[in-house]
Amino acid sequence: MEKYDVLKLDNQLCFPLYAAGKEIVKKYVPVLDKLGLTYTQYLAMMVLWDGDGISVKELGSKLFLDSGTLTPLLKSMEKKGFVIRRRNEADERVVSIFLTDEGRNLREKALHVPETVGKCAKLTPDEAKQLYALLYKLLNNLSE
Amino acid sequence: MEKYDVLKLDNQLCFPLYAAGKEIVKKYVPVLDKLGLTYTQYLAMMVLWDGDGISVKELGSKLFLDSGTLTPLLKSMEKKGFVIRRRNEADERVVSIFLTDEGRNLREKALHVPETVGKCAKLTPDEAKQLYALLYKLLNNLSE
DNA sequence: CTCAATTAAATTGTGTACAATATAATGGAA
DNA sequence: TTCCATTATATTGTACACAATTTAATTGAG
Repeated sequence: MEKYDVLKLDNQLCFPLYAAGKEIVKKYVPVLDKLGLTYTQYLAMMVLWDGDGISVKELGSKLFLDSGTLTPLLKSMEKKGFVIRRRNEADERVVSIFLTDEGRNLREKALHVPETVGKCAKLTPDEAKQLYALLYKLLNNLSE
Repeated sequence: MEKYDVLKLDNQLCFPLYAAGKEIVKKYVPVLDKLGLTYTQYLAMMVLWDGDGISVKELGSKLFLDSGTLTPLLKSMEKKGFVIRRRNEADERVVSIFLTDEGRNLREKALHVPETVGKCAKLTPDEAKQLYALLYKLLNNLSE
C-alpha cells in the first residue's frame, strides 16, 4: 500500500457513480428521442405525470435541480407543447407547471421506457434492489 | 399496483444514480477549488499522477470521456500550468499529456481530498464496498 | 401601515458532456 | 506508389448544471 494509493481512480467510490450515471443516461437518449424528450425533461415529465400544477420550486426539490436549470428546460418543454407555465394568481412569484393534453398523452408512449433501458443494466432483481437502497441512503446522507 | 407505476420517479434505479452522482460532485467543488481544479480536471489528474505521457484517447477511455470534452478541459489545465499537451513525433495525430512540476506537486496537496469528501457519504466501509462493487458491475454491463 | 428581510424565478457566466462533423495523419490494398 | 479507409484530435452546436446575481412579489417586525 503506497501513500498515493488513495488518489488512484480505482480507489474512488465517486468515479463509478459519476461514470455509471453518465453511461446509463446515454442509454435513454435514443429511446427518449422518439418521444421528443431529453433525459432531464423525461424526469420532469415523470414528476408531472404523477401530479401537475406544482411550482418550479417543488419540481426542483424533487429532481435536485434549481431554477437556473429548470427555467430554460421548462421553456423548451413549453415550446414543444408538453407543458404550460403559468404565474400563480395568489402569489405572483410562483410559476406553476401544467401538462397539456399532448404532454399527458406522452405518458402512454413512455410506458415501455423503463424496461427498455432497464434491460441494459443487466442486474439481477436483487442486485438492482440493493443498489437502489444504497444509492438512496447515500443521497439522503449527502443532502442532510 | 397501477399501470403507470413504472413511470414513477421513486421506481427508477437511474434517478438516484443521476442525483447522487451530481450531489457528491458538489461536495468536491469547494475542496478542489482550493487546488484550482474542477471535478473533471481532478479525475484527469488522478489518471496522470498514476502515469503521464498518455494520449488523449487513452485518458478518455479511462474516464469515459471523448475529445469533445477533453480537448477544452486539457487546454484549460495547460493554461493553469498543470499539464503540457505535446504532439507525438512518431504519430502526429496523437497528443500526449505530460504533467508539469506544478501539476506533480498538486498530488501532495490533494492527498486529503478523498477522505474529506468520503466523510460526507456517511456509509459504513461495508456499504461503501457493496456500492462500489455494484456500480462497477453496472458500469461494465453498460459499456459492453 | 411601512419598509427591510425573505422568497421564487429568471438571468448571467462558466464548465462540462456528447453527437456530428471536419481536419489531418497514417496504414494498407491493389 | 497511389489512394481509400481508418484513426486521433479538434470543432461546432445543443443541452444541461450550478453558483452568483437580479428582479419582483410577499411577509413580518415594529
